[in-house]
Amino acid sequence: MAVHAPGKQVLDNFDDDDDEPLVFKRNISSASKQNQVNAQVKKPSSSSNNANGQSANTQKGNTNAPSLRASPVKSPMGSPRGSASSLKASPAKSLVTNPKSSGALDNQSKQTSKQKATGILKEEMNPVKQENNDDEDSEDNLPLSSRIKGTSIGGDKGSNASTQVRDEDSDDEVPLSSRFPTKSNVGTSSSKTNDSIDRKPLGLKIQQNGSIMKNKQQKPSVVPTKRPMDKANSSDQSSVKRTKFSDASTVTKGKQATVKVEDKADDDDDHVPISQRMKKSGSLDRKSSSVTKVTKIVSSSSKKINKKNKKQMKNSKYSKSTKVQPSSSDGQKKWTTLVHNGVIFPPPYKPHGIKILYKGQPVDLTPEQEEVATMFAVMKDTDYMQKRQFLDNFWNDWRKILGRNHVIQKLQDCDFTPVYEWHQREKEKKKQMTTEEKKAIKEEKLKQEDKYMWAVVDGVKEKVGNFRVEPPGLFRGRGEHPKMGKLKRRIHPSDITINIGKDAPIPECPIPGESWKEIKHDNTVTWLAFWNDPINPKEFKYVFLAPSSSLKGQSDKEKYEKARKLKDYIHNIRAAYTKDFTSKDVTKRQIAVATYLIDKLALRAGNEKDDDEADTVGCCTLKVANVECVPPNKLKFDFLGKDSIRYENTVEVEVPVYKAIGQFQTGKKQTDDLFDKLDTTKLNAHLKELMPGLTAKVFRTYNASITLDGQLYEETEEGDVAEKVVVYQQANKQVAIICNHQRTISKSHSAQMSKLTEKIEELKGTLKELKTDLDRAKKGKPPLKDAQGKQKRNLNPEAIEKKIATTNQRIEKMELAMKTKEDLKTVALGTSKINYLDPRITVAWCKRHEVPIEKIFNKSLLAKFAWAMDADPNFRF
DNA sequence: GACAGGACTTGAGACTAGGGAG
DNA sequence: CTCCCTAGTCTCAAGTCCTGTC
Repeated sequence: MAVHAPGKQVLDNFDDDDDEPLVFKRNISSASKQNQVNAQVKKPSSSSNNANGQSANTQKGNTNAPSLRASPVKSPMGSPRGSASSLKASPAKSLVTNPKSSGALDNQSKQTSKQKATGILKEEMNPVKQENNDDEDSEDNLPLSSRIKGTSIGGDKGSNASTQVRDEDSDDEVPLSSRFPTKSNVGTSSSKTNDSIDRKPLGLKIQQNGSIMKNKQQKPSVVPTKRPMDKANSSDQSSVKRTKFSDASTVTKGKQATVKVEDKADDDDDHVPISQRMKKSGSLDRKSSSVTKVTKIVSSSSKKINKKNKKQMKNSKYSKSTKVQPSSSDGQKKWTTLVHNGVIFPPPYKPHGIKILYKGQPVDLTPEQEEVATMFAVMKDTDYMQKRQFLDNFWNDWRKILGRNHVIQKLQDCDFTPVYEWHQREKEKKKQMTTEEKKAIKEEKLKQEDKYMWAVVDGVKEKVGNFRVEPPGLFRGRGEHPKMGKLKRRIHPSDITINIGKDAPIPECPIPGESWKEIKHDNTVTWLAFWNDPINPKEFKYVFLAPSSSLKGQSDKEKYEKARKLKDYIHNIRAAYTKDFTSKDVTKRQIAVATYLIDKLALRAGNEKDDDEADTVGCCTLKVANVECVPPNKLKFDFLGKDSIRYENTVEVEVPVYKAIGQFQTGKKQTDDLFDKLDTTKLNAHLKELMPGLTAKVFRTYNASITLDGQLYEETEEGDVAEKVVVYQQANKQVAIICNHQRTISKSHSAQMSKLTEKIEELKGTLKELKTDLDRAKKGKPPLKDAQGKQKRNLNPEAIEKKIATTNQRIEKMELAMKTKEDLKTVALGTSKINYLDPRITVAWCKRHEVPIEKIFNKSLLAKFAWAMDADPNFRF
């Protein structure tokens, strides 16, 4: 896409309004997780293993789902069009400045905006080298990567998926610090400013209410608070020091998972440069490696591409385009060469011969029958056992395997205890193994799996994500899933389609006598293999590369770039939907209100669901009963969202929104769709008219990241690393709350809390004693005897005072720990860190505040975010 | 434009290793 | 040295959104 000026300028007034405290709080109360809390009641401490000895997760059930079984109502179509057109027609001409900023800031801000407006990117200000594969991009249609162009391409230390093949180990030796070369702008003021308006996301306002954890009450009090202006701006940034990124030797340059392909690698041609291999193509190709025969071999590489590109070019003006192109200009082409070894299968079932009882009598079962019985037996202490649906589904499937005339006729008459107990014993045995034994087993496993763990993509060795085929088991759907308990049958090679480079040897089928279903050579996709989900045969299970791969990194980066771009459009978008709150056209009004909710509350889009899925909703699928109007202008949301996690939140909304919701509800049944003229397709089509590539989920990323960014800028103060880390965690928590990322309260939570309380009480007792002693000491008397009646040592008042001080400190520390623990008991921080927070914000913050990145990102995240490690310290989302 | 198929991201919970407290 | 807890890792379910076809 051609350079264009973002259209955020038109609406200064709106921005001002926007600054007003429309405050929303997520209220993760214990109740908000009610559905899970109940389920938690008798969680066994034991885990379960499936019949193959592979771990099988126990699933928490959600027994408390609101009984809202609306039959999905199909939404009649309506025109999604309208409101946006005027907006897109007016791309920014003037530059927005924040009226509240200082003049200096204004200038900077203008400058920045202008630079953006002329297509000069932030990245240009960063001497950061872009990863790039962008050089393949046809700039016209590539909104994200094209913006990056112009910067030194491929200048990165091998961070791109270049043909260079590197050695992982040696990379590992490279200290992290070397990845962050000291820059000349260290400690100097950065010209970079945050366009202040953009810094006012919903998220930031949300946190305005203070610590979320104070908001644990059922009824969140909505305290409108004006967000201070961007004090963080230049001053904060001006004295930035370049952090030495400590000694994170784990992080390698640019590309974590980039490893040298060793000569002695499995593939005999691994030592041959890819280019050469390609030449000798055919010969190497399916030369044999597979003794196995394959049903079909299909090649579909990048054919759709040209058509697509032409279309794209035509649409180069964003206002028209509704398409966003992936970064590589080969259109859809994701790779050129791809070599891997296929997938590994779980071991075959080993019968244990333990008999279940039927009406008190032991029953002989065939291995196949026993396997399924064992899957069931080991789930004895899970909540699934209380669920009718689970039992029925299991019985239906097991019965098919038993056969009609089997002695077992009723599930209720079966006693699986012997198998359950056997399983417990096995687990215990495993636990009792010595460290050496465990180690040996682990190594053996590693040895077997090693060849499947890696793929070579365009000459670069990359980690494969889920190379293990899922073992058979009983389906553990979440919430009230209609299919829970069904047998998830074993997957065989004949179920699996392999995708691999044309010139790569076809992976040998690991199970003798069997063969792959199909071999494809489709370089427009990133999967290495897939099979049909046995539970829902219309769906697929894919094998992808690991998150640390450059392919994943690239798309991750694009995701964040898109979200950042939203910043430039958000004001227009907000203005547009605000205007449409009162539109005469119901469809328009619904789109406006839905967009508002998605923006303000970070709701998910809400696709239609089939009857054979759990009954959960998102924005577009909200039912009338899910939203309650609370006068004068509050909305009370209560529904089950993704994973049947309950979303419960009461928020104050703009009056027109409140009224509109009331109108949408009028004349409908509780189970009817609130937005009956809307679905995700229409909503997204509309959003694309406002910004190329915009979809509902971008708002979540945007709000999450901008919240983190703002929080970190506002809240970070001088202090030690630990204090700064707390600031980060708090910011992270805000985001988790916005996104409603919950977790079940750990089993031992209350025990841990009472332990802490006990200790605090003990310390307080000590404190009391010390105070008495102090009084006495001051009067020259000896201390009283302790609880055991022993005489304490005679101390001088100063010493006692010192003791009092340390005891006080300990108490404070413990109370803080307790508070944090309580605070975070239902909040999951990880999800947002992995999926929603632009890692460059974190990296930049770490650099600015000299916090070692390892304090924030674990090894996996460091690998996943390798692409972000060069972020400029002044990076703003 | 509806629908189905397909590909990819997001998500919670189970499992596990290892570090610190007792 | 053992136990407990936590953080990290693994697993796979459940979302989103795109594309092609009719």
